[in-house]
Amino acid sequence: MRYFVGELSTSVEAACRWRRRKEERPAEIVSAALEVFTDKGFALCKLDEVAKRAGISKGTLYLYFENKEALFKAVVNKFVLPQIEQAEEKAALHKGSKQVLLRELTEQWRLNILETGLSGIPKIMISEASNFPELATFYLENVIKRVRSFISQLITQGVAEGEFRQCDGELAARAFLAPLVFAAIWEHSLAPFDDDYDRNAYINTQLDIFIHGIMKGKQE
Amino acid sequence: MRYFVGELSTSVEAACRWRRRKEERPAEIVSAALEVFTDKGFALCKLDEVAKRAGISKGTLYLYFENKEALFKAVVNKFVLPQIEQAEEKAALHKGSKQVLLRELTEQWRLNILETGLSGIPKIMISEASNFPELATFYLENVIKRVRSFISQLITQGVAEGEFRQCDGELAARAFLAPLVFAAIWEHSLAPFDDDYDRNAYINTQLDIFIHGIMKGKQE
Amino acid sequence: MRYFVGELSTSVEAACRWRRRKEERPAEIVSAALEVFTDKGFALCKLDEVAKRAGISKGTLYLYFENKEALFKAVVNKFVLPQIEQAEEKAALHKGSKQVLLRELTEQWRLNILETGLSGIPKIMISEASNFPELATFYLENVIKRVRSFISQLITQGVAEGEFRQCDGELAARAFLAPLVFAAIWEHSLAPFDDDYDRNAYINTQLDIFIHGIMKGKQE
Amino acid sequence: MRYFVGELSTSVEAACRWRRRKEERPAEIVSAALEVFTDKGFALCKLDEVAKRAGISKGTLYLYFENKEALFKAVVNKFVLPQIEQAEEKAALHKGSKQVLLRELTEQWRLNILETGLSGIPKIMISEASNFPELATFYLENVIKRVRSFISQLITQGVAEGEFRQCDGELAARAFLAPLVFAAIWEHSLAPFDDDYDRNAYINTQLDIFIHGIMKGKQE
DNA sequence: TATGAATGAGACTTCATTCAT
DNA sequence: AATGAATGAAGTCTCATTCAT
Repeated sequence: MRYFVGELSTSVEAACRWRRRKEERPAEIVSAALEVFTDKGFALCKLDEVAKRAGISKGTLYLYFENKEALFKAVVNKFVLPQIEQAEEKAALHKGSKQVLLRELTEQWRLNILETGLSGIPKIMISEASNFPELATFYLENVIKRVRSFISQLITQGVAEGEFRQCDGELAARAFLAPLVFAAIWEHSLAPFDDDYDRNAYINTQLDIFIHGIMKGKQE
Repeated sequence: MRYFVGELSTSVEAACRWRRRKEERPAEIVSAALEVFTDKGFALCKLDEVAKRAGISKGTLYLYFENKEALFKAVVNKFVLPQIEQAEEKAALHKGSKQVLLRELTEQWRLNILETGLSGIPKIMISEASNFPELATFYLENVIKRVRSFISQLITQGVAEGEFRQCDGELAARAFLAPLVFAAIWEHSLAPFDDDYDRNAYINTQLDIFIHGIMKGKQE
Repeated sequence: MRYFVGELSTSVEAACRWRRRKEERPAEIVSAALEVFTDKGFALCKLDEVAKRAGISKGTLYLYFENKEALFKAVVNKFVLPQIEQAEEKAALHKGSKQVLLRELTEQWRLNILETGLSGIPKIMISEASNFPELATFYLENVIKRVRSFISQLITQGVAEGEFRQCDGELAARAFLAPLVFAAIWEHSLAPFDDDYDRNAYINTQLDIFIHGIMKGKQE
Repeated sequence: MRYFVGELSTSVEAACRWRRRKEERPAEIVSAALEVFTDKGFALCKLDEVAKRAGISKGTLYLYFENKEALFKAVVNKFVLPQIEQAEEKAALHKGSKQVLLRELTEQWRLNILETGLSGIPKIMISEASNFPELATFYLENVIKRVRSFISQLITQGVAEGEFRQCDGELAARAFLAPLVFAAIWEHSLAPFDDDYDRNAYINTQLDIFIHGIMKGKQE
């Protein structure tokens, strides 16, 4: 798998080795680490392999990251926050039907998360949360709750505007988000073995049912 | 965390070591292992700790399980299959509204999985699938597909009987199951840090929205 | 390989299990141990396997032998001393040509040692001498020196009687014995891989050359 | 015991740890391993001790050798083949009396093998052959048969040239070599306990008797 | 800055030995 | 007397981390 996140590439551009500058290194390392953490989990991610994929030596890792845990945190921080900002922005700018907005956010998730290596992040967080309480807290507060919060508002508004049925915004937000997160997790766990799995069909179905489930009028 | 699975308890009752209990040992060990695997994941689960929790010595583990991987497989096998059989039975015996059956199955999941340590199993499988392809395949075929299959049939019947909207049974089954699995995973990852999380409220909301989402008539 | 030493058999006569009496046990165990020590060496000889071959449980071993080392010593003691006595007797009774006696002793070695599992003993002693100094000393004093001593006398007499060339008895005895011992060692090390090896042809050649080498007259 | 093999010394000269010496390491490790394997055999050779004697840490061993078995093979390969080549060369260059050549080869064995730690190699092979069939085969084919082969030719030539009695070259070669190998084995097994043992006297006697034994004419 | 050889704590696993039954 | 479940010390091997170069 190759991840293109922003303008980063984890491939080692051997041709331009000499052009590598100090500023690019951390990003390359973190991208390489994302791959390995995602594939193997925290414990089985060997720094030897991260270094190899980043095209550097193991020792060099320690010039940029204090230890394995710091690298792990960097991975989470680096890739997650920009996504949230983007989503919040989109929501803030949106006018009109909330249903449409939910569809758009779902689409964004599909494009930016599921179809890139970023879906590995939720998988790691789930797997490692109990081993990294501090990180888990950080992630919960700064990622999950933030997203949940504006989804909640959005739904509450939808209810107020008569678009959605009466319901608790927080809980409905959870119900909206859980399947999205699940899709990301699935991608990096059992999907590779699940031949029948069709990411898009699944996402569409979930979204459809959710929308049907909270819309006020009948849509048949 | 304490798990009560059937009548097993992982607490160490034996004041005296050197008690011969060939019969009970495997069950005790597997229960202890479930706890540790669930908390720590495969790699960080130390057999020392499993042994301690099972009230035996490390060496004794190897009288019953060839190695760590075998123990892991035993954990998965032991706790999962009975649950499926129970669910299949319930579905087979059920007559009448499919909606009611889905509610009952959800309730069963809540009681037997979420409120026991068994919710740890999906968490382990998600975390370790890529490291244990063989086990992943087994789990997918013998657990997930089996469940998905009868849920799919059930929904298809519901559609045929005019209870549910027109929809693809397989995909709808995925949409029904994903939030349940997600709840189990959540339980063993971020829920401990997520103070607002109310398991029952969440499950109920998801179920409600799902039912609304696939029911034919308006329920308002 | 099956060893028949005296009247012992290491095979487990399951049919007559009930007839096993306390007196027979040690012999059975020691015979089983000879096999395993010979095959695997001291360290890789697992008492589990010795017990299984002896048809008893591991615990029972400890009723008869204090520990692994004691068992090892028992093996050496049990099988070696009788052979020596037999050889000494033969030499004591012999009259006439020493050359003939050497041929007979060689033949006895071939029959009693090389063609039985007893050839394993020298192999073990060689392999384990440095790990068991006490046993090494015992073996050297009570086995090797005793044999060497009467061979030495025998050769010295041969010299005195004009049958053999002038030579040092001790050294000639070593020269006579070394190839015999070597044959035993070979049997349990590289012979199984040495397809061209023909035990009898080798022994005969060695003996021939030795006899030629110390005989006084020309034999051509 | 100290082994001087080529210019290597196993003594730890480096006062300071953390010296980078990729070049010398493998040789030092292998020399240290020769000592320990020779003393203790394969199973009782602790990598801890090898590391200590080589003046490195246990982990460093694994930078150079995949595992204990690989180290064992390296020991055998490293020390044995050069000796053979040397012997073959000597034989190839030799002109004139075969008897003299046999004496020279024996002398070379005494100097290069018996009086260095290399005599440990035959001891190890004998002790471990049955546990390392692959290595046993390698050793037999590439070491023993090679040596036996040119000794055999040499003797056959001696017979043809009328220097030696009529005899089978292969078998005579075995008869010539066995005592040499035996001497090596003895060195690392019972010789340390055998106070009367005089290596040189023994070797000379064996050689003398062998030469006498195959020479055509009478040498008295 | 970058390297990669070196380290050592710590994990899994084995097996001689013990002892309740 | 016999068993075999249980033990725990000890060994091999891994890998995050360090540091001389």
